[in-house]
Parts: sequence; structure tokens; C-alpha cells
Amino acid sequence: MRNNPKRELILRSGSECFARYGYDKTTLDDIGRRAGLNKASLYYYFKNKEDIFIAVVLADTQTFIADLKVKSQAFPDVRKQIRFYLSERIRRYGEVLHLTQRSIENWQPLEAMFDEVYRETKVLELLFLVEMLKIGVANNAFNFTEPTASVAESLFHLSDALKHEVAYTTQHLRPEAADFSIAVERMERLLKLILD
Amino acid sequence: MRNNPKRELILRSGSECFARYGYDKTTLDDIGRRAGLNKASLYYYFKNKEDIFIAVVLADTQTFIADLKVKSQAFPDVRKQIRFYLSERIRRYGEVLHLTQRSIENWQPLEAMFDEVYRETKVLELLFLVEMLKIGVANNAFNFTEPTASVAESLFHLSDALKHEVAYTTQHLRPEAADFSIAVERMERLLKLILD
DNA sequence: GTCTATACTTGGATAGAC
DNA sequence: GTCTATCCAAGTATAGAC
Repeated sequence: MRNNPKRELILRSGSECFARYGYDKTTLDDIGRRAGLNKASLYYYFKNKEDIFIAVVLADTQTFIADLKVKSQAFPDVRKQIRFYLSERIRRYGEVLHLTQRSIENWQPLEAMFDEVYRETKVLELLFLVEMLKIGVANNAFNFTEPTASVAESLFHLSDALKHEVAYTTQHLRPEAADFSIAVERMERLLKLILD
Repeated sequence: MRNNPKRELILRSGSECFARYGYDKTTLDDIGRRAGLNKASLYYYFKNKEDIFIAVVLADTQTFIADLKVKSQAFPDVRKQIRFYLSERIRRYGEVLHLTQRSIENWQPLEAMFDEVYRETKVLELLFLVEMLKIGVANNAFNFTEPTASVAESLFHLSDALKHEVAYTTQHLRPEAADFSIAVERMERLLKLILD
């Protein structure tokens, strides 16, 4: 079922619509029309609207991470690569939350939606972090007594915790007002402490 | 009825919603909620949704023109003031069209909506243009054999014609793809020919 | 696989209570 | 003036024809 070209087409269509209108304001007619399908046909490929949204965020997140890997490798210093990578994924989370717009009033179901997405991408992200950490150790940029995989997971959780904290503490405000630059700043300071 | 504070509140609410969601994706519940009113209460102040939209565009356009007058006077040269003023109002038209998003498939009813708005603002705009032209003539920046009011109206129509042409020739494309920078460029070239 | 038909929910609009 | 109740048209979702 996955890697079905028609399914991919719907995902692209959905991605464009959600990006433009946000979750609530996007209709199945919007997605169907852009994909050249009747809205009923979408239910052959997806359980419901929310399922399309999750699949879109998952696919887009994977592309985002792939791009981010390339971009972060443009930095000469491994330390800066890691900092860039971990900061950008926090920013990305803010963007994804933003595209749900103020529609979903209660934050909790939204978090549940994203958990599903991030469980799948976590493995890929950890592999990349491990890779970068190993390079850093080989270059004598930094050193650890603990296993690299364990450090990678700690950094990953640090980045996640900071982004979730911003989401959590601003859940009573309008979601679009959430300021993830605070989390990015904290991230960069903590990273300095850890790697130095 | 006009200048009613509750009405103004609805206009502000509507302006924010239309700017964020576009015409179709904005619901009366959205506008009502933000204004702290039940959607049914909106009908006390406005005929229907479209009536709110027109009133919003009218009010915002008047603020826009007032701001634009101040901004254009920041230019030292009268010629540049006129050029800036006429170019910016073309750009503004593009922005207003954009906020209807791709919802209104047929362009014609949309044009009718805006005619109503622009008839009301035309008088104010012409007064300002006449004022600037008179300053230009007094400064010997340029000269005309025709009456100033007539030249002002010609320039106004020139600006309008150029913006409408872009709208007209791109009506079959997605409205958001309309490129008003072409109209602005043509405007500036023609203005040079007229004033020099 | 994709569509039409259909049940149920949300959006636009009116009528009438207060 | 503002709200609840209500009508009709879209939107979400399912069932079933082809």
C-alpha cells in the first residue's frame, strides 16, 4: 500500500492544502480536486482526514530530515553541525504546529497525532546523530565516557523536551503565538555546556 | 449606523480572519467568536458575509490610502511621490485579490465587489493626486496644458487599467499566481513618458 | 479503484423570543 | 441588540454500484 503512486499524489495534494489552509480549513474536496479524485476515493487510501494529515506530516518530516542532514553537513565544524541540526528540528516542530492553526482547541489529541509521526522518524534521526558524534570524537572535537548511542539519545531527548515545553507552556495561548526561538536558544546554551 | 463601535469591532475581527483564511475559509463563527458575538448578531450590522467582506476591504483600503499618502510624502521629489503612490496602489490591489484566495472561481463577481469599494475611495485618491500635481507644477517639476484634475484622472485610470489588465489576463490561471509587478513596471515606464 | 448515493455534522442565513 | 431555534447547503464519512 505504501509507496503507491496514487497515494503519493494524494499526500502531495494534502501537503499543499494543509500548508495553505491549515488542518480545519482544508476540505476533502480541496485535496481530492487537486489530486484529480473524487473525495470518496480518498477513503480507499486513508482511514479519514486525520489519517491523511498524519501521513502528510510523516512524509514531509522525513523529507525535511533528509534535507536537514545535507544542510547541516555544509557547516565545517561538527559541533556546529549538531547545533544546527538540533535547533532546526525544534523550529520545524513549531512550523508543523502552526499549520494546524488555531483550529484544534485542545492540544492533547494533537500531541498524540505527532507522537505517531515522531516515533517513526526517531530511528533515522538517532542514526544521523550517532554518525556526527563519532566524527566529532574521531576529530577530537569532544569526548565522552558514555557510549555514543546513549549520548545521541540524550541530545535527541533534550531537543524534544525543549520543544515540548514551549508547546506545553503556551497551550493556553493561541498556538500561533508559541515562540520556539526560546527553545532554540536554550538548546544552543545547553549544547555548549554538554559538548565543551 | 456607520462609525458604530460594535460595527468597527466586527470589521477588525473580519479583517483579521479574511487576512488569515481568505474569503471562503473564513466562517461567520470565526468572525463572531473573535468579536465576542454570536454569528446571528452579525446580521444586525451587515446584510450577509459578502457585505462584511466589502466593508472590511473598504475600511482597510481607506486606511491603506491614508498611510500611503504619508509614506509617499517621505520622498523628496514630487515625481517620485506620484510614482510611488500609483505603484503601491497596484500592489495593494494584488494583495486584496490574493486574500480571496482561489475560492472564487469566476473573477467577474469579484470585480463587481471591488468596483463598489473603489468608487468610494476614488474621490479621495483623485484629491490627493491633484494636490501632488499642483505642487509639481508650482515647483516647475513638470507642466501641462490640460487642467490638473483631468491629468489626475488620467493617471488614476492608467494605474487602474494596468492593474485590471493583469487581473484580466491571468483570470484563467490561479489568482494567487497573478504577477502585479509587471503592472507596476509598466506604470513606472508610462509615468516617465507622461511627466518628462 | 473510482464513483454515486446517502447519513450525519458544520456553515450561511432568517425568524422570533427576550 | 443579542441570543436560540431552525432551514438549507456544504463537509465528513460510509455503503454499495460498476
